[in-house]
Amino acid sequence: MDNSRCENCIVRQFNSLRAMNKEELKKVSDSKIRKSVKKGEPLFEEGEKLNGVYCVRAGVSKLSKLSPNGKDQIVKLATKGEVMGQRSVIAEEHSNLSAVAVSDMDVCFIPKESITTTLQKNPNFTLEVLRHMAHELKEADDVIVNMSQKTVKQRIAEAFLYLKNNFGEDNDGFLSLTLSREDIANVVGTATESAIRIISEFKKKGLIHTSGKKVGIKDERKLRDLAEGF
Amino acid sequence: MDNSRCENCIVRQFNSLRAMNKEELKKVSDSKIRKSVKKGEPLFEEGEKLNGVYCVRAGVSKLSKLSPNGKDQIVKLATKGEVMGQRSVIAEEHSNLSAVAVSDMDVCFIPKESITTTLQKNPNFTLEVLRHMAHELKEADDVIVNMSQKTVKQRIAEAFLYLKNNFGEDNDGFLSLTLSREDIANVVGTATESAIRIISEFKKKGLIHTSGKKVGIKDERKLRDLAEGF
DNA sequence: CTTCAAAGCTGATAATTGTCATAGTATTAC
DNA sequence: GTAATACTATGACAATTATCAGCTTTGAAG
Repeated sequence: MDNSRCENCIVRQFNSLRAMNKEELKKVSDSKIRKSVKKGEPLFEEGEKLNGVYCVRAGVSKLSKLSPNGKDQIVKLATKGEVMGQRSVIAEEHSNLSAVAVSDMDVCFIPKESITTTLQKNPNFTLEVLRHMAHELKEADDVIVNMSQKTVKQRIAEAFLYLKNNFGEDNDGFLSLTLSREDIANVVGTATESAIRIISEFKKKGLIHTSGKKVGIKDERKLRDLAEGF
Repeated sequence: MDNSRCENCIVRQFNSLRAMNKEELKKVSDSKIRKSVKKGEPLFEEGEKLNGVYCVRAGVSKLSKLSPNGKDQIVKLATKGEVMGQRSVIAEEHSNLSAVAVSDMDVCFIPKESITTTLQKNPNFTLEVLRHMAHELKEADDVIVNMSQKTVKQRIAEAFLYLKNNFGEDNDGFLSLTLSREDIANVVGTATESAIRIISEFKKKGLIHTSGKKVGIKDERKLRDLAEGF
């Protein structure tokens, strides 16, 4: 089984590319470029003109935006099956976000031509992308509400639950995706020191356990209650 | 000129409906229902199943979401030319937001059938809607960053500038769209008292002038500097 | 293995923001 | 016109969060 062909790529099942027909997929496959990106390396920068999208085969990337005060706000974490840069290519705008790998990644770069021509010719594909974007917009609305209405403590509790639900745990009960304290702070929009302090507090209270940077969830119930504001 | 026909409706120029062809537009026009909504009245509620979208002919609606702590977060203000409820209809989900008129409104309710069939048959329309949603997603990202990284003071300054740019001023130099202090607080995600306090401070500093609920911008430059963090 | 830089941690303190209480001011309904 | 009600306003205080400084641990490079 040749998994370097998009037609056979299992990742495709998770994203809008599944609505492409054989021909279209062949074109994508022939023009795509596989890349591996090491942890910490950028995929693209805010303000950059994207000539295509990145389909994530493995690993995780943070999508962030620099705020005027100089801090990075992580808006989204993209993982296996997700397509990054779609929004910019569709709107024909420069990227509003930067993408940096938070773990070693394996991605396919797909030149925008094969995307844009399919968007014009295959209504099923367009509709599929549209549905996906509608879903993302809803999630963004939820994030807005959480960011504006919840305390930092609640947001951090929620972040850990999110990491567990979306990336799972390893055999020792630690979250599979390990973020630096700074990244955690940038996800919830707070100072690194504040994040560290709260993580220590969670540990003292027995909600989580840690080992170096690694964090494991010990009492999911209490963590959830906390996130909901009880 | 019969402006009760969508074909002749000037509002259409501002939204995705312009990508519909004559037939499709006729169908929309024949099935639409014009409604007027008084200030304070709801158009739809969070969690409600929407059977169509609302096209705004006049007036302004707030789109908000209840947070677990019982406060309403205003996520967006929709005005002339905008289509509300699109996201839910496309994703075939219940609405994630409530819509309430903040000024007297004149809207057209368009049953979802004429939208969904066009989405399946007219790729231009789908692409147009997709582009629009891509743009909305970018704006949502910006809001996330502002909410997480800016102080309440900066967010309120920004809100006033936003109101001026999007809704303009009346002859006496007041913002055309008058929001209650509570609504302003719910836009920037803070307590009503905090919002009031900061508005008083802006007034003392000569950045704005007020008369009852009405607010006018006096020193746009300083307000902008403040919003950017200087 | 040692060294150096980066990341993690903690305390002290200041700034920001929320909450509660109270009073004045509009607005609306009768 | 008056009473009831909602909105605006301000003070006092508490809670949350940021900032700065210093210290410890970790991990990578040589």
